[in-house]
Amino acid sequence: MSASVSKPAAAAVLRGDNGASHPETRFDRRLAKILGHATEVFYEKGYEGASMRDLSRAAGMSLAGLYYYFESKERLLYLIQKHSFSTIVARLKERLRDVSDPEQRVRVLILNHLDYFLANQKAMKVLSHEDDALKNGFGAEIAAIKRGYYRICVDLLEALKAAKGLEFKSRTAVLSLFGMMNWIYTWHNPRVDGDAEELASQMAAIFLRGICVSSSGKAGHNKKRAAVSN
Amino acid sequence: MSASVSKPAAAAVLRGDNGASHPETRFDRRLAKILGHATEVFYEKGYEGASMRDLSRAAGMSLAGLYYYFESKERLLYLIQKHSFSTIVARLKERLRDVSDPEQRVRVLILNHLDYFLANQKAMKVLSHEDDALKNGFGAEIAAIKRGYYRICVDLLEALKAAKGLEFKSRTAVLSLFGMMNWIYTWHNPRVDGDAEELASQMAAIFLRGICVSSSGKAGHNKKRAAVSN
DNA sequence: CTAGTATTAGAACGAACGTTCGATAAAGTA
DNA sequence: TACTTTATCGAACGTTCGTTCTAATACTAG
Repeated sequence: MSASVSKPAAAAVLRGDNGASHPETRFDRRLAKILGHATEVFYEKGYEGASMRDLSRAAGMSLAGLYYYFESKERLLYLIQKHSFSTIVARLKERLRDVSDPEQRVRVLILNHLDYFLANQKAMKVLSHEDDALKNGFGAEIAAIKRGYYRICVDLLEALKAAKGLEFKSRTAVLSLFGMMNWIYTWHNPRVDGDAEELASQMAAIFLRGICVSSSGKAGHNKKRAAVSN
Repeated sequence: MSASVSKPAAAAVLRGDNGASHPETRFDRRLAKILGHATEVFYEKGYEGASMRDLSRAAGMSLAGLYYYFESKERLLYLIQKHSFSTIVARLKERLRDVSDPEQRVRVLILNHLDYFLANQKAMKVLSHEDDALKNGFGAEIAAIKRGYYRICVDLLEALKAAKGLEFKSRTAVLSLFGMMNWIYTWHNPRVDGDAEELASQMAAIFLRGICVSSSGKAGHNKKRAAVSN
């Protein structure tokens, strides 16, 4: 919009999202702290329900002071979402480098997702829950990252399908899997549900066994096949 | 709270939630219409994001006029959620009466959930998405209905487990299933994903095959078992 | 038509909202 | 030391929020 930015905003814009020069300026560290506190507030009250005054209180900072670090509430949510999403995608790509077996690659996807999800549960709720809160430009960029993540997962499943000669609808399967995983923020209790690894193996068991069927036409009334076991 | 209610509120209170006398008074019909329009607005903007002025515009009514039908925005959300949730539970109980086979009963659960979910997608998003927006009294009552629904589903799975001698964690299984189903509102496109019956059979296939395993100890590293097929 | 009740709307309430401004303090540089 | 930049704040801006008051309409029974 406006051509020239005022003095404080200039710093923010320069380091904007691709912190080039030093990886850790004082500004970046403080901003990261603020994002952390804001995430907590969004987690508890939702994006619309959280006021800038709530956020300033959580950050131990004056209301006006916040605006030195970002220019609007919407941009703040954008920063939180972009960081979470980019990280989870980057980690997945990294972990996939070492694994070549198609089924194991799907397991890696599930474990990576749950690992990050449970370690950053509050941020991930904000990401899942407020995924259409951003308008226009901001929203489009996050949506693009999401589409990229989705594509990776579909490709993983397609590879598994090809390797094992399976037959299922990738779209439904991937989105069902995401549903299983993303819904966790509504119920997970670490004391009764265990850690990410445990949950990941349970969900992987359900999902992988569930999609492992070769050629059956319409899934309509499939034969009752009890306890295959081993 | 207050002992005596003013004249208009008296009518609202009398018919409150258990419309006794006539099943269809003019008041009830109008209220139902308003709830429908409000559902649409909540669906698009979220509970906090939707203003009473938005709701009045959608209902084709003045702002003040709305308050003749309910006493607060929170109570409006409560009415929407209670109606949706009660209906889905009632229909499930009804459908379960005719089915005795444990596996088929789980299929009925899935089909019933998706049936109502897709037919009332907007209301169900509002129910899923804003499930912690209600405070204290209102929230507690909705939470109680939800717990009842959850219990029914756990019992269905326990029955299946007993009948087939399966071994899996009911809690994780049920909540994973809910995740698969409740996430749908974020992605369902009737033109590419088909209707409730089709989706229900796909999800039932994944889920039922997924949990059908008898005795395997910790799910940790289970043996890679390729394409069992038939 | 009249009386009385059910329904609607205009205007306003105080509170809270996101954001901005100008001044000020703290930190860094010469 | 003096000067510049970075960081923070109190106070206020105009707008929108949920809700309420009061009066005016529509409707129905007599």
